[in-house]
Amino acid sequence: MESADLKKAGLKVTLPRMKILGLLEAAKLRHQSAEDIYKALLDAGEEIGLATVYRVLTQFEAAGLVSRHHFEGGQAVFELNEGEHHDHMVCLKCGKVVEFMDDVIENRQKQIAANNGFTITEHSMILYGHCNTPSCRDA
Amino acid sequence: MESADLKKAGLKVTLPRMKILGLLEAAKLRHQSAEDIYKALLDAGEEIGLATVYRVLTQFEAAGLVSRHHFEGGQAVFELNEGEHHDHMVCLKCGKVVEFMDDVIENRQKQIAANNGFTITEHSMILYGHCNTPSCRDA
DNA sequence: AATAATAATGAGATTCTTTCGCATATGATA
DNA sequence: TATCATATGCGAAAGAATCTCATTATTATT
Repeated sequence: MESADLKKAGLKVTLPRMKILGLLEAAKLRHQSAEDIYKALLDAGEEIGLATVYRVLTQFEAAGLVSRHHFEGGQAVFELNEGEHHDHMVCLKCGKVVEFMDDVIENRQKQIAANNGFTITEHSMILYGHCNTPSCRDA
Repeated sequence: MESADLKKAGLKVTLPRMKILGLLEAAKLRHQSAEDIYKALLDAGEEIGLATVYRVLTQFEAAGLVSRHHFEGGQAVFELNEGEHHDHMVCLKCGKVVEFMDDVIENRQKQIAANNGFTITEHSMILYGHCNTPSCRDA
């Protein structure tokens, strides 16, 4: 992703925006909080303010570049939008996140909504539990 | 619900707990924030502290008496646990909440989790959109 | 390339929700 | 009803996210 993507999104190409976008792409963690991103940039020697990180992420979200999720535990996490929509499964022990998508569920959701006189524009589906690695399974 | 339910839950029967439980039962709104409950009690002439409302709701949740949901927009909402598990559909225009439960989805979730080496202990599924009342549909 | 106009940034203050700490009050038990 | 553990209420505090506003950077214009 590059400056063209920002322009396309109607956003001025600024240093902070490029830095954040770059970090989201390079990220080892796909799901990071605004504070994670802020700290990672500071650690990388970049100069940036936390308010800017929040502002930029909100703009990116509005522009469809990133998604924001509210997993359990305070902070929202953000992920770069690549590929198609998906839902999440979170291990409450180790924090591992698995992404998945299931057409049966997606269709069923639309159907149920229609049956109840609703039109769905978005949804949040998060499964919580533990993954079956020995340390998480037995803890 | 009555004092016996509190005892059963291992909670001392106190005035604040009874008041909150009573209000949750009588509630016109099934999904209320801690602040809603606090204000409703104050309006009813009851004497109670906001911290107590939060504390009691958290205890009720731990005891399985209520469920806490994080719909869009700051505050968590609480609902009395009656009947079985269900998910929610929220109208972003008027705030209407519809509860639903679908075995196909529930089973599919378990199946998907298993396929990914996860054991699910809980999940959050919230569909957002708008209901088809004229004012919400056209707004 | 220099400048003007516009929008974005950073730092700190602020809001909002929720939790904490502690002195006092209440409920269960003997 | 005296005792003791627990719960309450208040204000303080924490945590997340937003806002304000002076400063700076970016884009559009010469």
